[in-house]
Amino acid sequence: MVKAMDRRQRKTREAIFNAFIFLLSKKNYSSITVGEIIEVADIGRATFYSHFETKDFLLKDLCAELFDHIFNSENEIDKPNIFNCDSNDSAFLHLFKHIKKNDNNICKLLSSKNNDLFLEYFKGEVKHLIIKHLWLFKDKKPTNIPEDFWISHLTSTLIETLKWWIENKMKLSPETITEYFFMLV
Amino acid sequence: MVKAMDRRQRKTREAIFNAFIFLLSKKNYSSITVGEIIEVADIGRATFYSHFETKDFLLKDLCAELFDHIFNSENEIDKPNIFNCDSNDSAFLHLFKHIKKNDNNICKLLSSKNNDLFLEYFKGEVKHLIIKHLWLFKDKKPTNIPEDFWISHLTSTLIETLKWWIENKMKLSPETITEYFFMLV
DNA sequence: TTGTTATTGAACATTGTGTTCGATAATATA
DNA sequence: TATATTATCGAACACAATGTTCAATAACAA
Repeated sequence: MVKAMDRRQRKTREAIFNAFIFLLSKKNYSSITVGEIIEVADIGRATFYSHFETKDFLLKDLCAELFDHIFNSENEIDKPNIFNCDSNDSAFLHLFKHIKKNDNNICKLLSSKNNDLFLEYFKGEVKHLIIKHLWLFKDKKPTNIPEDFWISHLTSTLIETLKWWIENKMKLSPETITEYFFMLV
Repeated sequence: MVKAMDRRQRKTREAIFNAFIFLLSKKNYSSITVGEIIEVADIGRATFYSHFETKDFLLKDLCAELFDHIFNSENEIDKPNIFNCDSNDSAFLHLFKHIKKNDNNICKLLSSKNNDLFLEYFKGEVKHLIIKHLWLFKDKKPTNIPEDFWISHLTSTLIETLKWWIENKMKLSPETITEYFFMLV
C-alpha cells in the first residue's frame, strides 16, 4: 500500500505534467529542457528533481498514466460504453478512436522526431494488445514464419498505420483506418 | 565540377569517419561526443568543426557514402557480380547480403537506440528501393488502400524485417529472410 | 620558391544538467 | 491549537558538452 500524497506533492506533480504536455504541444520532446518545464510549471528547480530523476523519467511516468488510460479503458466496466466494444475488432477500433481524441497530445508524441524513447514504450503496449488478440490473425499467418517475427510484424504494422493516419491529419474515420489495418495483415 | 581535395583534408575526413565508425561499434550514436571523436581521430577541435557543422551532419555525410555503396551497388556493372542479380527479388536479397557483411557497422546504427536521425535517412533510401520495385507487389496490394499508404507499409515492413533479423543475430540466411519478407506482403 | 590553405591548441562564451543547503511555508496529526 | 514533519524555494555550485575565435605553424600546389 502506497501512502497518500501530500497535497503539495500532488499539486507540484500535476503542474509538472501539465507544463510538460503544454510544451509537447509546442515543440519536440528532445528540444524541451528542464529549465522550460520548471518555468512553465512555475516551480523551483530542486522541486522538479525531487519529483523526477530526469526528463526521461518524467516521460516514463507520463506514459504510464497515458497508456493505462488508453490501453486498459476497454476494461473500465463502470464507465458508459460509448464505443461498440462487442465486435471482433473493437480493441483496435477503440485504440484509433482514443488516438483521434488526442488525449494528452499523444499524436504529437507519436509523430515527433527524436523521441524513440516514447516509441519504445508505446511499442511495448501495442505488442501486448496484439498478443492479447493474436487469435484474430491466426489464419493470416504464413506458415514457416517464426511466431515472434509474426508478432513483431503485426505490431509494427499497427504502429505504422497509426503514424500514417496521423501524418495525413486523420482524415479517414477510425472505422476506415481499422479496416485498412486488417486488410494489410 | 567540385575541386579535388587537399591531401590534408582527405586525411582528416578519413580520420573523422574512421573514428566515428569505431565509436559506433562501441556505443550508441547519441552517447558519442565530439570530444571523443576528435580524441580518437587525433585531430584538433577546430579542425573537426571546419569539416562538419555538427555531429548530425557527420552522420548525414556518412550515410550518403554508406547508402551510395549499399543501395546503388546493383548498378555497378564494372564490378564482378558475386550475387545472383538476375532473379526478381535480387534487389532485396542484395540488400540483406550487404547488411550481413555489416559494412561500416550499419547494423549497430540500425539497432542502436536514440538514433531516429539515421533511421529517417535509411527509411528514405528503402522507400526509393520499394518504389523502384513496386511492380513486384502489384498483385498483393488490397484494393481501396491508398497508394502512399501501401508504399509506406511495404517500406516499414522491410525495415522491421531487417531489424528483427539483426536482433536475432542474423541466424537466418539472407535468402531465407528475403523469402520471409515476401511472405509478409 | 612562394603564395595559399589546412591544422593546431588553447581560450572562451554559452547552454543544459543535476546537486546542495539553509530558510520558509504548508501540511498532517496528536 | 500546538507541534513535528515534510515539501518547496532559490540561489549557488560543479560539471559536461557545444560551437567559436584567433594567431601561430605546417603542409600543400603551382
